Amino acid sequence: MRTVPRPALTSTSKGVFRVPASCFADRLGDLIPLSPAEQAALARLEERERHLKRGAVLVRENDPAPEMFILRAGSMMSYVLLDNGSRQILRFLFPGDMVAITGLVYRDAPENVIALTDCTVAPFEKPALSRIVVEHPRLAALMVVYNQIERMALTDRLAGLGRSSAKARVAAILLEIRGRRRIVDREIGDSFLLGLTQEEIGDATGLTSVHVNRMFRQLENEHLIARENGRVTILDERALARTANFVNRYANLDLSWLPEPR
Amino acid sequence: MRTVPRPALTSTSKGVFRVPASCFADRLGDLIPLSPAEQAALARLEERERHLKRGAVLVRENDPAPEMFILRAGSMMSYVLLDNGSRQILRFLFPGDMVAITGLVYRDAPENVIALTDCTVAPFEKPALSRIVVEHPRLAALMVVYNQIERMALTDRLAGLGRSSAKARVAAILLEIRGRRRIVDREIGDSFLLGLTQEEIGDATGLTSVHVNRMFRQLENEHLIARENGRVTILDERALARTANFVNRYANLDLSWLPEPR
DNA sequence: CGGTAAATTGACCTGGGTCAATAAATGTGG
DNA sequence: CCACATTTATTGACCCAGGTCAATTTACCG
Repeated sequence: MRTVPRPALTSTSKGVFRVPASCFADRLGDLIPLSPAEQAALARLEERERHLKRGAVLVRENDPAPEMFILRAGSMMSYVLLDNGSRQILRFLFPGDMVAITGLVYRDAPENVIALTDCTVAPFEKPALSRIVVEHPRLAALMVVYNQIERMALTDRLAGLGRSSAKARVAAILLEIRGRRRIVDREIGDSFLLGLTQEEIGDATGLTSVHVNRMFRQLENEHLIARENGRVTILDERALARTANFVNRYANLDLSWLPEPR
Repeated sequence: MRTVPRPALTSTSKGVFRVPASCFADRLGDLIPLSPAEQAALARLEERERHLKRGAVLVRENDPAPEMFILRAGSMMSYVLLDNGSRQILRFLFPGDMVAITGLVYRDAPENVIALTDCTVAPFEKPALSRIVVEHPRLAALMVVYNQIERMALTDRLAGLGRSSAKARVAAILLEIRGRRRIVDREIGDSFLLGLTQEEIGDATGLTSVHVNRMFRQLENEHLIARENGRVTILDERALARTANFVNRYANLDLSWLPEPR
């Protein structure tokens, strides 16, 4: 669904939430309008559902990885563990994201995926994707597009880890999480629920939780952000984006070359 | 071509090198045998050629990016420049690699690509790729597979930058470069031409050239590697891989789900 | 053979890590 | 709704891996 039921939010007036046939179709539909046949094909990926409690492990590194998933509700993260015992968080996942797509390629999972909140995922197998690629070339092309966008996002994080300061990295992750949540819930403005511990932010940015805390305080002292509990409010977006070296990778796309839909 | 003409190598007995119709087809062919029709389709991407001198800029960040390329000979690198003036190298490119595929998605290039040695590239346009996706679903799927492998490679580098020591990062890049060169030239053993300055290694690993130098010396003192000029010899591969936290992402693939070739 | 780029090395400095002690917040069972 | 248990957040004191600066040396190049 587009909005995760969180009491603090007022994005939907009622307690009942509309659940689209395919969260993934909604996401690709943000790039370009899909044909009914394409929507139907994607909906078939989300026919089954599985529910996970917060903290549940969906995929464990080195275990066989026969399934892939679309995240339908809640949030998750993927990470790897190094032999020195430390954790590198690779990606935070939100509704509409493909989860564990690496399963498409590797016999055993190269990363862990766990639920950050209670969530709903739709599992599917490799032949299902194969069928879509054959029957809907434009969807195949869109998946390539999606991969590329994600590759650029990874690339930005790489540049952040390699070449920017702790403050910049923390600022960047705030903008990233806000942007990601906004894709799912258009109502989100400058104030949003972070939904991550400082240790998680550290493991995503290559810092210690202690230093993440210091950077939060610094951003607060400079009036770039404000915090109350897990909620962050961006006070000076321009300044925050400047310190973060932020680039919006969902802007300036050129999809004019896509083949005809079926 | 599979082998770059470098005088020091003896991989081919004569001075004449066989140039395959499609370097990219050769690369995908390492994953799974391609049908004649598939090979022909890929060969069409490499009908034109362009030659670049060492140091030449193929793609400049923020310039319009209408073209994509297959690297046919030589080596290149892609990087971004941050406002603080520092450079993050994203990827080293070798024959058979797709170059500037981000052009498929973005109107303006998000990264720079320059030639590290004199090289040959084959330019093609977006509709060419679109045609392949429509006519050869299995090739579309293989491109998705390739994207995923590259995503894991990026991910490994991310984990390296975020969570491992300078020594581990330098060890990792040595193993990576050796592995990449070996894909192109099967004759390469434990000794290989690095082809990168210490500053470039630093910009790829998030270190300064000075510290890269110190790490080289340390690896040398511990008898993990030896060096003469630009040539590196791996003396103790197991130990090097251990300090590097190295994982071979081209192993353990599962491509049994791919659709039928055409 | 000069001239420029790259590699090396030493001396010294700092951003971010480590350790440890508290304080808040969040859950949990009753 | 309360008392206790477990995470999470915060802060201070101190340390070190890796950065900075600067001086040579070495390799490469026309």
